[in-house]
Amino acid sequence: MLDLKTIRENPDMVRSAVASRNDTAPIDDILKLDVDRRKVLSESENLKAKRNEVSKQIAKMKEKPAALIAEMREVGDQIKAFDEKVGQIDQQLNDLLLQIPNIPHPDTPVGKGEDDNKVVWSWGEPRKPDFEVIAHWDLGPKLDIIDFDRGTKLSGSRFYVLKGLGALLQRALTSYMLDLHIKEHGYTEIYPPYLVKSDCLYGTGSLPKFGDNIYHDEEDDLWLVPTAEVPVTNLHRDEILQPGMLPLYYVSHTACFRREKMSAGRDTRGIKRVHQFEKVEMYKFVEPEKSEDELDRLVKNAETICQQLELPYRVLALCTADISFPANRSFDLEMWAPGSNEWLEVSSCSNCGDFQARRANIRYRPEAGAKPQYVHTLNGSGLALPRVIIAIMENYQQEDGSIVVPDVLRPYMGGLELIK
RNA sequence: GGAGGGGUGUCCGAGUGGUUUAAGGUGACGGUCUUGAAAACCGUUGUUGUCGCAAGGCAACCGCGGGUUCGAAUCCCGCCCCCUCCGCCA
Repeated sequence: MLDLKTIRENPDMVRSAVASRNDTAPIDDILKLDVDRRKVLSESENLKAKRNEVSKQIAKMKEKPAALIAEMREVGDQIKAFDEKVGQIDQQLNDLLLQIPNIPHPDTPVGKGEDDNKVVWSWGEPRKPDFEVIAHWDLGPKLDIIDFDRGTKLSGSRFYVLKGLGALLQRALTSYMLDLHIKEHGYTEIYPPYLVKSDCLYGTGSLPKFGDNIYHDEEDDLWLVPTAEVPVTNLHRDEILQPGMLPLYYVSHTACFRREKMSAGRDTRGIKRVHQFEKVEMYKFVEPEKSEDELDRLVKNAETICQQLELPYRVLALCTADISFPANRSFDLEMWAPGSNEWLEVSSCSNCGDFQARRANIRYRPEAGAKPQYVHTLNGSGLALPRVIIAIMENYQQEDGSIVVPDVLRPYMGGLELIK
């Protein structure tokens, strides 16, 4: 959420920032509501000050004056009417503010769509085998490590079953990634609830605009997490973090659930875009002036995984039209999949500035006695699993269709060297 | 799911309609004293909104939301969370 003061003082800056994201914001409506709100609020507050004063006088009187009390009853009714009006305006204002995306960082390239994302650097040479690489959706069933038919039987399209060494590969990847981030990168592991209240999704910016893509339980009004970012952000919702507590680095491995309604019909084959997948998510709460450096380190942490897995990748600076709603700047990591013949997004690392902190009311005290300030939050996948599994199946594939197990994963797979 | 108890500021804790502008303690910060520290003593110390160039004023906040009243931490109604016991259960 943007600061109302920012909109009040720089409406044109906000307007053009939102436009650069191919989005629109009802700035004029907000400005009008803001003026109305303060007008009605001061009417109410003046009357309350009067009521407080008179009530204090009445308290001291032995004889309670009926006429004065009747007059104050009238004042009370007026206050109630003004407060109702303020409540309505607050609600309208809040509804509008929640729909405005974050303002892009000046270094975010301006663009109109994903074609305007900039490749900023890359690592490793994509392998060019002299045989035809089998796409993972064909190889998975052949090796009996992914069962698409039975996944569909159980739960419908975009569901799958990992079996035997496929399931083991996923488990090995998770453990390996968690261990690296915990032991080498200084993150603390979090195991959060997979079902959360609406408040949590408003906090990250997933609601109100993206509810269509999230599974919702009507009976208890709980939502299945689309990413660990949601529960982890809200760990410190409505808190003031004490001096010395920042930075906080968390890493969380969860299942992620997405309805994929907005991408209906896209990527229907394989495990690239599915309703349920595993992800290891890195998350940081930091001081505002550190967040830009922290974003660089977050990207590096994700890259380390790719490098140790020896999977070639490229890094994209997302353009204004493509960064996510709460982000001011994002870098994506993409691995080349020679069987599927496309780049796979395996990580998205974003700086959200104080956007989520303001929505979720997460503040910190720079030093004892100092005024609380909003923290900055960052999130980045480290990494998203099904796509890394695809990359391994297609990059480590041999001519006979067997898959060489990356070195770093072997200790997690009982020393296994080959999936065949 | 049933019965009972509870939720007050950084924390502990008093407070059942009006000198409560939330007692007292604790923590933190500043000062006096001291070679330095501790102790003692004195002072300061919540959040948000709003008005104001500022100094500062005003308003709201005692789990959350309503209600009663001239006036609510206090009374009434609904909800949430925690604790104890019972039931059920991976």
